[in-house]
Amino acid sequence: MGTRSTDRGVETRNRLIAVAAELFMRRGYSATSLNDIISAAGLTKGGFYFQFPSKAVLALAVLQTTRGHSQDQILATAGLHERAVDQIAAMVRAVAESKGTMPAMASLSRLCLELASEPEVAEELRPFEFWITLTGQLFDRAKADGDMDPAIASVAAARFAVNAFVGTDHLCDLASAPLDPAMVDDYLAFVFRAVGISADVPPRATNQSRPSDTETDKAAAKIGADAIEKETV
Amino acid sequence: MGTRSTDRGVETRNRLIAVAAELFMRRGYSATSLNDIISAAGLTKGGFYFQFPSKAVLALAVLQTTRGHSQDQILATAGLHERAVDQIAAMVRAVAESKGTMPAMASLSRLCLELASEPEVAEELRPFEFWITLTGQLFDRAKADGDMDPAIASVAAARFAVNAFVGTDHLCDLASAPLDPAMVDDYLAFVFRAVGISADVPPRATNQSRPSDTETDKAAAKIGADAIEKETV
DNA sequence: GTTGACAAACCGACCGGTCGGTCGGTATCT
DNA sequence: AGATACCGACCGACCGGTCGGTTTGTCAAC
Repeated sequence: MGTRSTDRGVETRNRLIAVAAELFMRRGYSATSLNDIISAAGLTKGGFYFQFPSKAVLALAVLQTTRGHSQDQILATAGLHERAVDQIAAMVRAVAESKGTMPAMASLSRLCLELASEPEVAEELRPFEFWITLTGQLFDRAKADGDMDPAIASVAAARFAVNAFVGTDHLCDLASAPLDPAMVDDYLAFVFRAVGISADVPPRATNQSRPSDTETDKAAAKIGADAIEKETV
Repeated sequence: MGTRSTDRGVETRNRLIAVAAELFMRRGYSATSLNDIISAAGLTKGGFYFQFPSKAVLALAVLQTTRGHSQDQILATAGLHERAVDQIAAMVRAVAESKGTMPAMASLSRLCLELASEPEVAEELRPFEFWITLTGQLFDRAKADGDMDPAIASVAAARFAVNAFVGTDHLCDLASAPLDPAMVDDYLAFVFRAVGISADVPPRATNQSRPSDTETDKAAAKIGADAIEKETV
């Protein structure tokens, strides 16, 4: 894009996205008014419409930003492990943890659902295809490691695993309860058994291994090696 | 309640509920306006506000009606079978099938989420506790039948099963795809394996056994024998 | 190093439209 | 007569969005 922009400009833009993400997550898209957003961001109507052409496009930006941000970070965390089984567990836990910061799975699906009726962003709104594909590949690797029953179809299993996670997240939202680690471990145990992974669910790292920025890239490269397209919203 | 009402009255009321259920399901609560509802129901503002004190209360009525209707019918269908495992499969399939008619799991959770911010209906909005309890009891019976691994906690397993179902339903909504029987069978197979049910997923009845009204009550009584309170919205 | 010009960034009053909700009246029953 | 059921004009509030104007930052010309 040839659009120039100042530091101050992108900063307000990001602030708008962050604030909107928070509000959309808590109250939903159509229940959140533009006035809510701009006043929370300390801005005015004119300021907003300088940055975004419409409320719907802002929501789209929220979707994209969420994807990029958390996705990279989660892949990096997961990539620190060797076995695919461990990577899956790490990934799931990272997603669950990121919920405080970013809109989680359930909020994303809800937002997509509400946006579906907005004509401006009619494009394909499937934020989970990425995770399904990735999980499917991890299952393939788990089979190669001898940790998973090869008779089980990886893609169907991956779809089930993601479905179950979204549902879990969703019901937690309904109960306005956090997605606590115990429940995540339960989820992992059931999913592992469902997809024929014999290995026990690996224990949580008590000492939260924070990957440095340098090894982050390596790790991300390792887990996402086989080219999953990253650019479908 | 001491409110008298004519046949015509309750008919309009039911029509409003049915129409609202449809619209809330398709577009969401706050994205559906009262004008949408009343015009779809062939009514006017005044007519509506004679039947309901507010939009939120109508939504609550949708929730309750949905619960009552489909719940009874589904329990009846499931109750036709002997083994708990078969009942579970029948129940899941009945829920999936009822999706065309009534708001399904995903729509219900979405509606509850949107209603959470409405002060009038602040009460507890947990439409899934019923299903979790019921599924837990069925798991207990499956254990007694020797079909399920007794080492697995019934309630945790039930929670997982419901979570996974809601997630599946939700992702189908997102893809604007129906909840087709093949996917439901996949779901059943994974869940059975997850919770340690050794039995194969029973085949679908090709010949849709429609229970008569008389045996419906018997069947419902059988499956819901151990007194699950039915009245928490 | 001051100046002036121009774009980026933001302001806030304002717009037409729609929202949920109200109310005085009317038709239709028993 | 009186309750039930419905009508539809109307209300203030708020919605997403527009627009002419002001501030802020950058940079070339002098």
